Amino acid sequence: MLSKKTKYALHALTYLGKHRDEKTVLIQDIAEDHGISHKFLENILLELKKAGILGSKKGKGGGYYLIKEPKDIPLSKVIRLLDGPIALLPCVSLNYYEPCAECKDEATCGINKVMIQVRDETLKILENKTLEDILKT
Amino acid sequence: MLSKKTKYALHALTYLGKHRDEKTVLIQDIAEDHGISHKFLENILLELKKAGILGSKKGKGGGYYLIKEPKDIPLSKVIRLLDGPIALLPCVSLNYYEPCAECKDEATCGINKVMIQVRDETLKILENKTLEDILKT
DNA sequence: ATAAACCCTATCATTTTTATAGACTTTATA
DNA sequence: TATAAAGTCTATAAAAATGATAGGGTTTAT
Repeated sequence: MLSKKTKYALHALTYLGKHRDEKTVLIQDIAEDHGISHKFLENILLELKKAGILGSKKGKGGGYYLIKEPKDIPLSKVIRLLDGPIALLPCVSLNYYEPCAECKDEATCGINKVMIQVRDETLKILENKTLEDILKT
Repeated sequence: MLSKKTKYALHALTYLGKHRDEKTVLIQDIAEDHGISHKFLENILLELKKAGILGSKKGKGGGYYLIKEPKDIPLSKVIRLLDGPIALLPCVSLNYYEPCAECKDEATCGINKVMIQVRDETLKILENKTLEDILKT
């Protein structure tokens, strides 16, 4: 399951996607619209900004806005950013690799082999579904 | 990522699959082979038993054994049992459905729609990969 | 009778996630 | 140029989930 962080991020991105005609959107507006804590959402939007997905404008009249096309924001990117690895095991993660303590030899581990396949097929899904898919339904 | 519980379960199932010639296998042997806590593993094997995946024999000379064919033990079953939902959001879970608090209307929520698609495609993968795939590599 | 081995429930420790707090900086505008 | 609005940043606290341990109970081969 996705963490609330990622879930909130998706709601925020959706909201921003639906308000692309406006220059900026307030954290407060998104938070209120979904009943999310303003301060919690603040941290999330900041992370999305640092990742190059959102832009922001400070000061009075400021706010957040999408800096990328919805079609260029795949679910995989959002999930990795806020939840970490997409792989089911650390020993098959592309971005967060770590060996598994209970595995004696990765090279001959059947679990490892199968999980690599699962990872690749899962990535195909999550890289192809984008914010655009969420917006167009 | 999978919890350690699920990861250990997969290792235990793999071990049991490799020792199908023996009548029973001791918890202790599996635990030692992978450096897992005996007691923790005990709980896991018990759950696998209650789920109808393993059988056991009590008393001296007892132990655990696979009660199903490896090809009939899909990853989806093991993951659901020990980790819970495969869906990324509670509002699209087939087995553990719950509404999402921050979603005003599921029927018109684009996130919901896309996550249903992700769930279905993910299930296709996890229902088709079985213990057999792990054993044969 | 005894020892081996699984069965069951409760509890504790650790880690991760979720949420909050508050001071700081930037900027529009009256 | 003072003020209020709005994002930035770091720290910490609260809650939940996960991982691990403990110990007594029951079954069974010998």
